[in-house]
Amino acid sequence: MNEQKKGTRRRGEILEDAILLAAWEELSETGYTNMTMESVAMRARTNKAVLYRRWNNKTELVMAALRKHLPKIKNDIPNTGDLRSDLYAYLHGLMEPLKLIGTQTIRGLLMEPMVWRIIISSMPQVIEKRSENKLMTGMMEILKNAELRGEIKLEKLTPRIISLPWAIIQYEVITKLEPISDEAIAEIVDDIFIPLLRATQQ
Amino acid sequence: MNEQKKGTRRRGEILEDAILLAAWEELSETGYTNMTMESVAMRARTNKAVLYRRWNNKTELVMAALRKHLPKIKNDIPNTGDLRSDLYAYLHGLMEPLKLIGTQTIRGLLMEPMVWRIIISSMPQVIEKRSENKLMTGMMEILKNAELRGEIKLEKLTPRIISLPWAIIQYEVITKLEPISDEAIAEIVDDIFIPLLRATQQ
Amino acid sequence: MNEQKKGTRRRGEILEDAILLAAWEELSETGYTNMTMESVAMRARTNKAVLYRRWNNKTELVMAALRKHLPKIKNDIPNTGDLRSDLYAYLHGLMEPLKLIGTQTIRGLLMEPMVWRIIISSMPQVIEKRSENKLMTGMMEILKNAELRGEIKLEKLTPRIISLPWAIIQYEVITKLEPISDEAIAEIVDDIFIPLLRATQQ
Amino acid sequence: MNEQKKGTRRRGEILEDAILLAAWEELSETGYTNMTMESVAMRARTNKAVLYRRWNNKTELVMAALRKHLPKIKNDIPNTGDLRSDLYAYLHGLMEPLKLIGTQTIRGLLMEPMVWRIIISSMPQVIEKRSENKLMTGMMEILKNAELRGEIKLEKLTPRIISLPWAIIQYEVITKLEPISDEAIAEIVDDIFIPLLRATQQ
DNA sequence: CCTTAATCGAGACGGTACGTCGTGTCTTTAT
DNA sequence: ATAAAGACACGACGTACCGTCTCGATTAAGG
Repeated sequence: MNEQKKGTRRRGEILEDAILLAAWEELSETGYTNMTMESVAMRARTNKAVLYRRWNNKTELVMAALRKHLPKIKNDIPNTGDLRSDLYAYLHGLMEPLKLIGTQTIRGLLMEPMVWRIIISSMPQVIEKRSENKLMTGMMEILKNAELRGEIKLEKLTPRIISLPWAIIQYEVITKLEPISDEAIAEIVDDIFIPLLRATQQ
Repeated sequence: MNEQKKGTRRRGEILEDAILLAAWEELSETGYTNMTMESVAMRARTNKAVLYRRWNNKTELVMAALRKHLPKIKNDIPNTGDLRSDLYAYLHGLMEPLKLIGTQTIRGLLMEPMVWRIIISSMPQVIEKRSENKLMTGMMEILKNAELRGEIKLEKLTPRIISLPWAIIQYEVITKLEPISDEAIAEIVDDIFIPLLRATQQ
Repeated sequence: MNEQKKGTRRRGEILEDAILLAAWEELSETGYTNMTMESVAMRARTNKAVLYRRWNNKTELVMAALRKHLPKIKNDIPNTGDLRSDLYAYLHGLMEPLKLIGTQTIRGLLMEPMVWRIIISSMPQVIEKRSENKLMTGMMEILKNAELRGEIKLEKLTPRIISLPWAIIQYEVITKLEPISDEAIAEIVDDIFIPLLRATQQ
Repeated sequence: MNEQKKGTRRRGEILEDAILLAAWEELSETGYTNMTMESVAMRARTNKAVLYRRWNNKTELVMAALRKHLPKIKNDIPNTGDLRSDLYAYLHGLMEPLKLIGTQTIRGLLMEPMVWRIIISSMPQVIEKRSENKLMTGMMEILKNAELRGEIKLEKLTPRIISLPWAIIQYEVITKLEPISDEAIAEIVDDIFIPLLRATQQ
């Protein structure tokens, strides 16, 4: 399919892209364990040494592939002028990538728990490599905007409350092995998070 | 340390227990990847063939070892006559096993994501092999008792709300790689779950 | 095929015979290497411990099986009143067992050189366990009879000459992996051995 | 003893030679059964995978090692101008390799009958893989030379007669497990083969 | 007829070697 | 200088077979 002129030798970014694509495909199709460095190299029509020159080990390669091909989370924080709408938009934005890659692939990836951590840690808006300070910057911004509009008082909110929507989502994705539905997001926002915010404000 | 009379050959359950103990120790000390079938066999003073007669592969052995030695969750559902006290007792009970095995071991285990799923799926009161019907029977009972006392109305509670405490706990354990503190449980109960219940009742 | 009443338990010689038969069959069908103690035990509808109670190891079992089932060499030394006839009869007698078991089985056995020695050493008339003194007693008797008749003088014959026919036969069986033909025997006797005897007598 | 610069990685023929030498040494010292792939790999300071990349199994490795290190039979056919001298020289040449490796090693090798066939089939001058046409080319040449000198008439000799010396030698080596003596060769030539040739010529 | 010692049947156990496979390193040749 | 090709070092996996041991069931033999 990917006919390559013999004699033309790929290098640099072109080669790297081919490798990451191959890794992503292997990962989606066969899962973390069955994906071998050899299989990736073959699929990319290159060899292992080339992979190891770029990434120190299998994990790093997988992380790179996921980072490149896991559909990106929208970086723009919604600001609609209404907390509820912002939350809806933000959480939908978080789920969009998972919806794009489909239930099948999610299961292929998540069945191998090795990938969880990689995926989780590659949602930079939410968790940034365990550095808890920078946690939840996306959600924070939304809440700050809401405070500016007088909807809530931020000081009353603990980190644990702020991260609640994401905790629920992560729990459900892990449990059900599929992207969560719009109704679920609606319930999380309308029946859990906002009521909790209201209760906290008093 | 475990002097064994030579000439007496262990079999059946006794041998199996020795193996599972050895596996659990290896697992705790060196982690999933470094634990080899050979090392387990040697520690149990037996040989690989005996392991493979009982479990088809490393994963199955690890699962068995975890199931046996992961400290068990208390099966008795607290019933103190007060919802808040019940929740405290129940959630503390959930955390107790993790506290017993210690942060070091938790990290050893959880750093190897292969083990996550096994651990998570071996907390039977909470998640029973993804069969969502039986989900949260422990929490359910507590809430039913509270309803009988007139503290809450159960009908207003969705499954998602009922599983909320566990979702938070799981999220935090995964994120922080240690058993969560008593203060955290207090906050989950007093600042999140009970306020949410109250808010839901109206 | 070998229906056995359940509840009747074989022992002693009956059981032993069944085992040796099973071993012989396994040996003929699958060869020395592929024959396992387990397979023999199963075919004899018994178990390994019973085998090891009788024979110390696989080799001994095989030797016993071969000794029992390798068709026996005729023990009677021909005495026709004529050296040439005696030799014909004697050598034919040596080959008869090999002819009986057939080329196919010979190859099955001889392809596994482990069995050579066993077979060779189980032709007691000719070679008795390497004890060279007793070597060639059969041939010796024939030659002695010939001497009594005045056909030859025994004193001129060295052991090497006396064992010559058998050396040739062994060489050819090993080389060709089949019982040697009647023509071969004729040539050995008429074109080699008797001319050599004659030449030696002068 | 075999100091190897670390950092220089052996490959190809050099490595292969080291392996075959290690195999030969293991074989001579400990015999076929006790020689393990692991022990050979260790002695050659490499690992099993390298062995299995070259030879499919233990047998093939042993064959290769024997073929390489079993002292070679002299390829030059003696031509002294005298049949008897030629025969002496030729048969002595055949035995020389066996003498070189010594009785001890011969027994070590031959006690393991697996090795017989390998050894026998690696005496190419004499038996070439059972292809009977090419049989005995060495002996044939000697006899042809003798015919040219008018010592014998080749047409009267059957293949069985021509291979007689080798048959006797093989028989005795197998039986006695040691290289045969010079006296034995003398007897084979002077008391058996030449008299037989003479007898055949008339 | 009943007890007892020996053997059988069944299968687990201890030990060792085999052959495979995957990761990560290194060498050689070609571009 | 880097790509391509592939061998090498290391070490774990899972399998197979030998020979030993355990335990309960059965049977021959003796009191």
